Amino acid sequence: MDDKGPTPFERDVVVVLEQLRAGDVVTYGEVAAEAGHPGAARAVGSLLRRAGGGTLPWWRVVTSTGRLVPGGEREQARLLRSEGVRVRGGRVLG
DNA sequence: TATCTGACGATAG
DNA sequence: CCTATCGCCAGAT
Repeated sequence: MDDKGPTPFERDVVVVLEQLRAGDVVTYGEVAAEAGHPGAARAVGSLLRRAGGGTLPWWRVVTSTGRLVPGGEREQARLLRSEGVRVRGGRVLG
């Protein structure tokens, strides 16, 4: 019973994601930097994979090239479009 | 403590 | 536009 719950890293990332509003789209690298962990883009992805599908707006996070989540492109595209974001070919049009 | 893994990112071909 | 590689970070075993 020594579980400390969310790790410091997770807390920092969650804070950033909670600030995102409908229609907003950010990259993994941006989230990492904003959370105070520059260069940890990959760690952000791992985190969203583990605890993103719960209460976090994982669909508003894409790769640096606008690529959607591998394997969840359909779902992510559907959610983004519902927020007014234009998606094309598994990519976010910006 | 060591090693492996992966919703990434930048660069080269 | 594509795939292949290397580098980086945090988590898991």
